[in-house]
Order: sequence, then structure tokens, then C-alpha cells
Amino acid sequence: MARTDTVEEEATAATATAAARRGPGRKRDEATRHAILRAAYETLEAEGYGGFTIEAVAARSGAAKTTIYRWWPSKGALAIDSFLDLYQREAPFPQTRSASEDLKANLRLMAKIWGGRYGCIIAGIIAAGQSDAATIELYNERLVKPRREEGLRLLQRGIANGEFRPDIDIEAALDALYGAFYGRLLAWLEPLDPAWAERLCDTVLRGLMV
Amino acid sequence: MARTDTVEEEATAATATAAARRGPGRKRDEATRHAILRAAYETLEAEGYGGFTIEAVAARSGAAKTTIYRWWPSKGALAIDSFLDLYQREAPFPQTRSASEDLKANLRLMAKIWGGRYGCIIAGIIAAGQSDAATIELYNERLVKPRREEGLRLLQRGIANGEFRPDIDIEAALDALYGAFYGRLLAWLEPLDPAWAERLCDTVLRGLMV
DNA sequence: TCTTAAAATCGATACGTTTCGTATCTATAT
DNA sequence: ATATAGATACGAAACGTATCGATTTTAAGA
Repeated sequence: MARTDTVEEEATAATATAAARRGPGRKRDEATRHAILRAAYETLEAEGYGGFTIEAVAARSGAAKTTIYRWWPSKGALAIDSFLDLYQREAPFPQTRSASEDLKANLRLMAKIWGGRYGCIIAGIIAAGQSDAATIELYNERLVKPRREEGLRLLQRGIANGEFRPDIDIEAALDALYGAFYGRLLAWLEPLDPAWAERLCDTVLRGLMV
Repeated sequence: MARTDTVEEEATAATATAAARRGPGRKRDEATRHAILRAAYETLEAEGYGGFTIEAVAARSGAAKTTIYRWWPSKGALAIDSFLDLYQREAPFPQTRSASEDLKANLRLMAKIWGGRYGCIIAGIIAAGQSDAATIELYNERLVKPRREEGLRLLQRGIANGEFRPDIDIEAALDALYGAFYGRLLAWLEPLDPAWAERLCDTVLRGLMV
């Protein structure tokens, strides 16, 4: 395998720990790491999370199973690592219009993404996380927390704008807005689409009371 | 095993199909069925969903693995069957006070239940359902739908009462209110407790806008 | 500077383990 | 005759580990 010229190009928080140690010994082959991540994502996309096995990734990448286990502690960690870069690229937070418009745009986009092929992958990761604490913690750390932080800022901006009441419970609001995605994706098996997201947004923004 | 005196006492939708057939042949042993369901629930409670294996249930119940597979199509179906009766008993829908008060009471109770030992079991069932369509459909049919129906009626009552606006999107409102439980339970790993449920309820009822 | 030993990586293969779900077989009840 | 129950064995996945040889890198000693 040819050597990549951009060493450490995207060392992830999950796998960078061991790479930092320096001393005698052969260096980690970045091309192999790349091939594994790529094969992992391709497997996720082709087979879904059900067919995502370490053996399949090993076969597709040309790497040995041993090599995968040396660098990723579990199936779930590898899945998240392989999936995250692509996902982040597709889910930006708009910051242009009013806070409520930005919120609606974000919810619409998220519904579009979660309603597609990424939705199945996320569902698989969360399912795996129920019997693997490290996986769900990694999902939280790398996928949820950054976005929740953005959501928090968005609502704060809306309060500063005068769009939202200053006494709202921001955490509860985020729970209501984003929790609905989990219910529909994981349990209720109802479709996620932008039109629904818009109705959800309107409902929470306006409230139920007269 | 002693014979139970209440045959068909709680024939479930999931397992009643085969029991209806009549003709020559030995009758199904209700005591065995009971012992399996009981052992299944005990296993769930003792080991969590991770340790919930058919073999463990067989060992605990004294029944053969074959017998279990004859009557339950999958692990998930058995888990739901064993868990549901107990769960239903603990999660009633109040219908006394105002609609918003009843809603809050229900959310508080649900948070209490989901924050306890049932929460882990539900999480396990939903996780299993992600790779087993029959399981998640059964969960939906027997656990979600009846409660969602009650939630719908509650909101309709609130509209008739004059407590809620007549133009609210009931489905979206239920998504927001109950979806939050799934997010916190399955992905965000944040505690579910009555105080939080109350804040959630207030937030959705009042809305975010000024 | 050159050599050499230690350390770490990678691929290949083989295991041991768990768990699922099925197949057989015998005995028993209707 | 037919369906049920229990016992046991079996095959198939897939996980994660162990072991081995070959290769690459670093550090220390001559």
C-alpha cells in the first residue's frame, strides 16, 4: 500500500491515544487505517448495521481482523469512526436568518438525513450501544454533544433576539425537539421527513395552550 | 409443576394463535407456559437484557429450549410477553383533573417507571428490535399504540375543554412529549425523573415563542 | 558511524466461547 | 393419530484472543 502524504491528517479522538506514544517500533500504517475506515463505511452502507461484522470489514479492507482489534476497541467504535466524518459534513447548523427559522431549517435537514440511509446506521449504532457502554458514550461525545451545544446557542440567540421567552427551559426544549427523532426512528417506525419536522417545530414553538 | 386453575387467564395476542387450534393431541401445558414467562421476566430483571438468553430462561424455568422456541418466535417476543403485563399494571392513564394536569401526571409517572428497572428492559427490547422487525412491531402494537391512543384522546379532551388551542397538531405534540423519553433513555443517557418530566410538559404546553 | 537488539506493526491462521435456532429422539397426554 | 414436553446434539455466526513469522522503526552500544 502506498504511503499517504498527510500523516495524522484526521487523527480521531477515539484512536489517537495509542498513536501518540513514541519509541522503537514500526509506525502505524496510515493507509491501512484509511482502508479500514473506508471499508467499514462501505460495509455499513451496503449491508446495514446487521451485516456490519468485523470479519466483513477485514475482508473488504484487506486488513487482518487482528489489526482492526488492535486499534478499535469494539464494533461500535469502528462504526462511529467510519460514519462520523461523512455525517458531520452533511448536517451543518445554519446561522443566518431568525433563530426560529434557523431551528426549523436544522430540523428539516436532520429529518431528511435521518429519514435516509444514515438513519438506519444511527439506529444500529444506538442499538449496539445499549449493550456496550463505550459505544453509546462515544456516540454521545462525538455526535450528540457538539450538536446539542449548537442547539443551545441557537435558543439563547432566540432569547436575546426577543423571539423566545427569556424564561424557557432550554434543556427541556431541546429534549422535546430532538427526542422526537429518536422515538420515530427507533420505536415508532414512522417516517422522518422535512414536512413532519416543520410541524414538530411549529408545535413546540407555539405550544399547546390557548 | 402445579396446574394453574385459571386457564387462558391472560392469553396474549402474540401466543394465542396456535393455542386456538383444537383437535387430537396433547394440550398445551399452561403451567409450563407460565413458568417460562415468569422465568423470562426474572431473567430480565436479574441479568438485564444483555444476559437474557433463551438458554438462561430454559434453565431457570425448567423447560427445554425446544419448548420455548415452539411458542415464541424470537427472543424479543418472549421478552415483551413476559414484561408487558407487569408494565401495564404500573402505567395507568389518569382521567380525573384537567387535561394538562392529567398529561403532567402521566409524564411524571412514565418518567418514574422509565427511570427505574423497566427502563433498562425497554431499552434492551428496542435495541433488539433494530435487528428484528417482528420484535419492534410487537413492541409498537402492544406497548406504544394503546398508550398513544390514550394520549390522543387526552389532547382531544383538552381541546374540547378549551385548555388547548383547537388547531394544534396532535401527532406532532405527542412526538415531542413522548419522543424525549426515547432520546434520554437510549442515546443521551440522561436521567429520567418526574421533575424533568414536569419541566418538559410545561415547556411543550407553553411553547417557546414570546 | 555502523551494527545490533528491542519494540511495535501487520497479515494469516487457528482457537475457544457464546448464542442462536434447528433437528432428533423418546415419552406422554388427548 | 397427533400434538406436546424434555433431553441432547448439532450447525452456523460472530465475537474476541492467541500465536506465528515477517517487516519496519527506534535506541543503545561498539
